[in-house]
Amino acid sequence: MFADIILPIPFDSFTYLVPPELQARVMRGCRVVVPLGKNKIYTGIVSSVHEKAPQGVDVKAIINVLDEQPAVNEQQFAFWQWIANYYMCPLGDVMKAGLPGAMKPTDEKALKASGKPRSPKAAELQQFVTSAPQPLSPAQQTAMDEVVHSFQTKNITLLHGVTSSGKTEIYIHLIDQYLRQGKQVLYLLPEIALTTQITERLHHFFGERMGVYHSKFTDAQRLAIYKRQASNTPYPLILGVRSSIFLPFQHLGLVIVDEEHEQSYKQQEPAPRYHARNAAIMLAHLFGAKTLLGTATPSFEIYHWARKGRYGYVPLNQRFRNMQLPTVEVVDIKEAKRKKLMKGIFSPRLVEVMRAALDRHEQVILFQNRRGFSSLIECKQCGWVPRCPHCDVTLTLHKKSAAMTCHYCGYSTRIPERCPACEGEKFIDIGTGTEKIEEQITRLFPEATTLRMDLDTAKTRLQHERIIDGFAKHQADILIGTQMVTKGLDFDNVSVVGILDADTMLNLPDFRSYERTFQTMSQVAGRAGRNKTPGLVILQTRSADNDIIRQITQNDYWTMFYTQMTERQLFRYPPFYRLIYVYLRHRDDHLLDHLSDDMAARLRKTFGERVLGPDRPPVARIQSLYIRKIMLKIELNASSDKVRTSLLTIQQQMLAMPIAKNLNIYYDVDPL
DNA sequence: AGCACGCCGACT
DNA sequence: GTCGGCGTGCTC
Repeated sequence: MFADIILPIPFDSFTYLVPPELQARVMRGCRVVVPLGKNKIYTGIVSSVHEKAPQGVDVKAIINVLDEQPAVNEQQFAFWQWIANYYMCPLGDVMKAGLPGAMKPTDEKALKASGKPRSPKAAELQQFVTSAPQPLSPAQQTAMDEVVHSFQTKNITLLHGVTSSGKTEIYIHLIDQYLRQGKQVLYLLPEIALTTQITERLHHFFGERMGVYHSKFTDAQRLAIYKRQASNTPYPLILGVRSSIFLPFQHLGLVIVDEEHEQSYKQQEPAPRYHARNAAIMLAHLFGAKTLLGTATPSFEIYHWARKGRYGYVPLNQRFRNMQLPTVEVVDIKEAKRKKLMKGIFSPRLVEVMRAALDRHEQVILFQNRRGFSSLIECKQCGWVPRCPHCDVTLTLHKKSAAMTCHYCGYSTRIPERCPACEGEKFIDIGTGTEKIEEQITRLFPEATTLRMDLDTAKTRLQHERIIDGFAKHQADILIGTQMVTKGLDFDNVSVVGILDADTMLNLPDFRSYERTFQTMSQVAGRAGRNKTPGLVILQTRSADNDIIRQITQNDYWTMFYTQMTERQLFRYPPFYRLIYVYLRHRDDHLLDHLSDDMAARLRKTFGERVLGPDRPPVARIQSLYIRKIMLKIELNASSDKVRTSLLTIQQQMLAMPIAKNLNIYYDVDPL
């Protein structure tokens, strides 16, 4: 008797012998302990039990069985297989993403620990008292009714509600309905948006019925939730991030994907490079459950299908308590620069508006989508620029830590005293990051207190929460931040938002840059004037006459969508076509040139004009591996099975060549 | 992914 | 003379 075992390594499965004494206990879905290689021990999942002996390999035997009942259910298997197929990665990679660390221990100690789940959060949860949801406003009630109505004919519905329209209230009512029917609900949020604010709000209504699943939780905490979901008394409601789609569900009735447009739903690294929103739709489908997608700025993919009628569509245009949307004022910094009126990155108008707000004891948020002090430093004498020794990028200056850092691999080095090329002692810094803005603020507004929120200051969940709490309690007047400040935070006292440089985002070489700029700018703008004070957004740009800037100021999503979609169709981009990126990595740049050309040629034999490249990606070397990218634009009606089979066949041909033995090939399906 | 095996520099 | 650097090959 043999069993195919999925192991947390990048392969589909390995076949092991089932010793007679374990035959009764080895079942599909159970965890088993197996030897691998010379002297490693892994925990794996039984995917099938059969009698086909594998050929040409020494079969090893299963050491032990850890579960009496399957730890992975049939829906999970189906879901794992879908992810592995669709995103073109081995099942082992899916298993690694799908099981909490403590479910797959590799040593004896961990094996014992995995038997004792603990829930340190349980005591904390007690203090929340379950209470009845607040009544909805007429506009919210209408939207709620429309969602319910839409679900009668559609499995997927888009709730398109402006910022502060009270989407969460609607979610709460909807969740309540499903829980009453004995159904489970999964409420997905982007990592960064899962703050105590939202957790407490939901605990208030659902108390002990809600489990929270966050990637910053310890292995033990995540294991506890996993085990609970697999038990007879699972949480009816899970509030979680991307990876919570892998929890075992039993009678899932509804999935809510809040901030549907958020890019962070797509896992970039490592494999599986899945999109949690799209995967959640598939998960819901497997259960016959409904999916509600909520956002103020829909992704083109979702909005397109909502308009086509494949998904239901419910708009919600009224802000809660009829608050006004903020006014967006465009400031042309090209002009101000020419007249030498800029104070660093600040235009006179922004300084004026900030000063007035600070005088009224109101708060300000400044948005700059670049961390560090400057994007690079340059020798004043010879133009030498420090670069990462492992990646093909310049190092970013971080003044406070006196370091220059690679934002790709984390390499860090001290600022040189002298230029290694010409011995020059003077460096100039180019570009502005959040750190430099903070420095300029202390000069412009010495009396104001600041907080900075970016990857450097908010590395941990705790740091992140401290900054948010601190700012909410008005411990600082000005919050300076990257993308992080855009993620659904509610601050009552913010009257001014400054977007310091809209151009960097706009000019990125990416077919989605307009869509993204619109989304990000609208989300930042939505942070202004959320309570009593009407908000003012100052948008600084050098392309004040650009259409997209006008669309942002007028909050004109439709025109932005319509004009962009024309281009998307013309140039064969999503949502009209599916993209697959084929990545090739190798130590040797020249050999990689040859191999990527070879692979592209083979791909063209099958896919013809649908193949573009190979190209060097913007960052052409990461951690000493050179990279090439081949792009495939596939028609929506093409069979994804056939596409995958063709790709994998060509991959096998490539890797069979002796010259390609150290070539690494992987895929990014529906890349962002 | 890890981890063992294998061939070249600075050291008890 | 060896300890150990990380390049590369394999895992049922």
